[in-house]
Amino acid sequence: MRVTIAHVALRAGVSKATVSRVLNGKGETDASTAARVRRVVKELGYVPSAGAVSLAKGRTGVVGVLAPALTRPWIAQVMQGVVDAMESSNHGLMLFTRNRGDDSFRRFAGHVDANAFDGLLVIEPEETLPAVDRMAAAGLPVVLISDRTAAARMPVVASGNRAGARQAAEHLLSLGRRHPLVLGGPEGYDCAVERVESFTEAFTEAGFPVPQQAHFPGDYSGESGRVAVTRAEADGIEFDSVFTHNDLSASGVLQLLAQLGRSVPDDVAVACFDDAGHAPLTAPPLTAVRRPLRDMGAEAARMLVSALAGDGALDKPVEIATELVVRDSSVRVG
Amino acid sequence: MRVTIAHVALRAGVSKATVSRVLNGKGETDASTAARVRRVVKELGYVPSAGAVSLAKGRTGVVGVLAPALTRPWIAQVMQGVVDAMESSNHGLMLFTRNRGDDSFRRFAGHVDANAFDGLLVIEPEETLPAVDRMAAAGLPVVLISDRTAAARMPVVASGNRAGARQAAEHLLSLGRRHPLVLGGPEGYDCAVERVESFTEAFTEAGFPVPQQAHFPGDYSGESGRVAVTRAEADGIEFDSVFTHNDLSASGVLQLLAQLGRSVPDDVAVACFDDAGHAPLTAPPLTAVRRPLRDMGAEAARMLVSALAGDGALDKPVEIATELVVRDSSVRVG
DNA sequence: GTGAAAGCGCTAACAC
DNA sequence: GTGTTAGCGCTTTCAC
Repeated sequence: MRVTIAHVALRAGVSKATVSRVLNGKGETDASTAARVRRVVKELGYVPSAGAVSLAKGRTGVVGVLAPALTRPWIAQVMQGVVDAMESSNHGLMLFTRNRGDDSFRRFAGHVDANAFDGLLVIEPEETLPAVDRMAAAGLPVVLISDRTAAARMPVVASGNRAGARQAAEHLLSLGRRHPLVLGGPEGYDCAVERVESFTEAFTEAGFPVPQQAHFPGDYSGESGRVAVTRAEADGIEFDSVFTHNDLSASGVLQLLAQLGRSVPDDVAVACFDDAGHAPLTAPPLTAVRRPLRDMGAEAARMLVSALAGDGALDKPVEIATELVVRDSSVRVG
Repeated sequence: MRVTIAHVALRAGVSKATVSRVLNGKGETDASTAARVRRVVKELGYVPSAGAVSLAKGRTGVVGVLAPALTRPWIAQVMQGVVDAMESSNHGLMLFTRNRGDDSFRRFAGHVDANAFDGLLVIEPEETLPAVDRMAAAGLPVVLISDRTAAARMPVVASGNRAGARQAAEHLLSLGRRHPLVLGGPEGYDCAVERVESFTEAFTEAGFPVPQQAHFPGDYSGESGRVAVTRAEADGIEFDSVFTHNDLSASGVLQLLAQLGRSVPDDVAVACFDDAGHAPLTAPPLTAVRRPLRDMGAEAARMLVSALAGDGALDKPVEIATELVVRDSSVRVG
């Protein structure tokens, strides 16, 4: 049988209300009564029932997180930051993914309707943005973690696409590279567009505009990296460097360059975004514009928690700076 | 204002009890009444409050998951399997990690005491096994996902360490490899011990025992892979293959072999466990004993859910077979 | 087949 | 400062 507040009250010789006051620090309580209650609480090992508390308070103490999927390394990084921050604030964390598309989202929406949590964190909403927006409009506190500007009417945490891409470009330029291959992102991904724009802008400013045929489509996969290099070679395009949007596609690039016998970094320098996992583990290790993923997750979590606590006014977008991590794929540092 | 069961009852001209019956399919209800109730439910967009339901039923409809951390790729894979399965059963999923050690676990234990969820999934409990065991003994349904046999008195889902290691060994033997370097795992990790035993056993049976000096300590990190190869070279140990416990350490091995100018797979064949993420993305891609991580997570989740539903008797350990995925790091297949 | 009433375990007014 | 009394929104006997 579960220990309830009634047991504690009985044993401490006070009412349930007093126990509640002591535990929640609400209202004045006599010091000795409080001490006695606390002793009994400890003796009995009493812990308030989360369900009962949330029903009575109208708040669950739980935060929901909606992520596209967990298997992409960058998302796992963000999630860990979120989890750590939530833990610190003693909130529970209900996890949802959109791994199975619409059905996933419907199930998730059901939990929203059931008031299963007090606030929501969304990692890259993508096509669910309108629906999420509606939830926010309906009164659910929401914080977005997204590098896509379309973000809209909700508070959002991002890293700097433009600044980061420029870091990569300037690094390559400083190494004397003049002919980069540039991988794009999937159709409609603002983040990739911004990066490509900023990257090429820097090259143009330096007097080395990137020709159209040096641009290749990408989808963040290793395969898209392989395909881009294969096509560039087949098309006879000369290049001395490659810029991609994540560790994965850059890995694909390295694989193919190795296969073609082109030396990295002597012949071709490779740089990418993210640094979300295996960038240090490729051969050679990848130079990367590190997105502060853990920090982004943690910051978003803190914003949401403080919004729940009523410390409103968090609507200014937060941008956490990227950092260029130079490794052997662009210049020998080992 | 939230729509409650009372609103539905009023509007449908029935009592709250009847609405509840219709929604939960308990007890007989007149077909036309049921239809009317359902119509009103839809009209009003009524969704029962998760908190109220769980307080009344004594069950939360939520399952807890305790993972070491999310950033290790294999764990993210398991988690995705768990999430997908939980979604199918319409359970909520509260996520906890032990990322920050004892403090993390204490916070987690608080949620257990607060009855925040009905059942628990634990991924590699490691040093928390005794504490988890106590929770199980106290009546919390628990399912473990672990390749470490110490598992104990709880239902557990595992993949085959011994069978998997043998697959790798026999593959290398079939390629004519006779002198493997073998990386171990951290002190006290049964899974690594079992794999190493089974791997060397296979070589011994084939008439090629692995000498003591070909064994190196490991900790699943890329660095440990680099160190092992470096030391083997320095010690003048001859080897024609390397076996490691995951993609990461194998990546380290590949990095250093590349640096030493040793060709993979011609000179050295590399094989590893896990296949949890970037094995296909290394240069060359890694041959790996694939652990069925997603499936393990999903199966454990299903076991827990059916235990919660009262379909007891799931105490036999479940082992899901590994599968050897041959890629270019052992023999050219590309 | 359906309604009334009594909880589930807690918090929050409102008295005293 | 502390107790009493209502709820929070459901489910579940127990009558009818």
